Amino acid sequence: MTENTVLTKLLDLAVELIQTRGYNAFSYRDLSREIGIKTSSIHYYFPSKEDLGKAAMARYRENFNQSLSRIDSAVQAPTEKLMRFSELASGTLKSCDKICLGGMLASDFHTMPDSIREQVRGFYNDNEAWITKVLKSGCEQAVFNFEETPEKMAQAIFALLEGAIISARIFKDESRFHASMNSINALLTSKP
Amino acid sequence: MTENTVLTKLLDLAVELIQTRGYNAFSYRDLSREIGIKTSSIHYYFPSKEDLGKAAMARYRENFNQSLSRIDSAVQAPTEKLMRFSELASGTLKSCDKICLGGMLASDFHTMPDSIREQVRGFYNDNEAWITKVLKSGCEQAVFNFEETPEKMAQAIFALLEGAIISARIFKDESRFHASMNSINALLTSKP
DNA sequence: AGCTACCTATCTATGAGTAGGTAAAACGCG
DNA sequence: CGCGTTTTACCTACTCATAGATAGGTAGCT
Repeated sequence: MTENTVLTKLLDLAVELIQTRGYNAFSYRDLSREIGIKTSSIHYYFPSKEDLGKAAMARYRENFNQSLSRIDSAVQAPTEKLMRFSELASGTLKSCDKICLGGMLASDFHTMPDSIREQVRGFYNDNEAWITKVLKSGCEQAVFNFEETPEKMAQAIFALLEGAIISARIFKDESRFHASMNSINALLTSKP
Repeated sequence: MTENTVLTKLLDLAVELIQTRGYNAFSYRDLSREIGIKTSSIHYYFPSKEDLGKAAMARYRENFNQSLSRIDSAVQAPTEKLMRFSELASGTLKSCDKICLGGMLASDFHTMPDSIREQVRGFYNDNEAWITKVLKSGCEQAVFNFEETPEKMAQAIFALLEGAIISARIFKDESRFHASMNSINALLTSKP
């Protein structure tokens, strides 16, 4: 089952806190209060905040990649895959108090150590690569038709998703996210 | 000309610092160092950080609205207007170390007082309203053709822009931004 | 005289991080 | 098996830096 060690509890909570408040607005104290161990004990698991941040992004990234694999084995049609992807993204919103961890850390980018930055870029790369793959197969099957390269189009789609999650949160309006999703379909069948 | 009072210097620097580092990762001390007055003196101009944050977002918003007006009087064609808008947005990137202030504060949303939140939402509303207006006139002139409502489409475009700025920064690659721009055109002529 | 635009000095809270201690579980070995 | 040694998983008690904010002072202009 899901391991419920203190370590994973710390990591899960860290992920959640960063998603809601950002890297610079959460502290070992916040974790301490919630988990019920002292801040010094958290340093036992994560010597520095950098370690924690890196592990949190790595975990999130890993989970995301697993979800992408599950989509791959669950459905085959490219359109369906993209729909599942957007559902996955909308799931991170969760009652409009969290945004994507990748998007959050991308915003905090200039205040973060290199090891975390690499994880963030890796997360972007993972997702864009997956979308690119889907787009390519969609083009081969002639269900998609667009002018840009699949790579560039994947970047645009992912940027749209990240931006839409952020705007959905500030307006407490999930429909903002779903509306953006619909326009993706338009994006992908644009050529005359 | 541009007023160069201490107040405006503070405000300009605050805007820049928030754009690069975020609301929770900049301090009165940073301003103090750069401007050359003590932190306590900054409280003379902005009693609380909330006041400063609110004023910074308000100033940025105002400047942006002025730029939008300038676009309106400079060019008439909807396609041209959108192109200018995207150039405006790309201008905020500036050597890939800053993102849009609105996008940054939208990420920091959950850690901010209400008065700033209102400004952020206002900024989003201003921009989306302007884009909506352009889209509508583009539809009337039959240069645009899409299925979604202009309002929803404007939301998507603005989300795409915000997301693209963020991703351009983390990869230090402005072309990421411009690529996303190109896909907007595709978005707007999608109907068969 | 009073306002403007600063200053010094200080407060309280919080940040990450370290030093060093300890009870209990796990481990190695004769 | 049992005894000593590590290791694990915490703790208390601190450090030092920084945060935003306040009190009260002052030089100079109006």
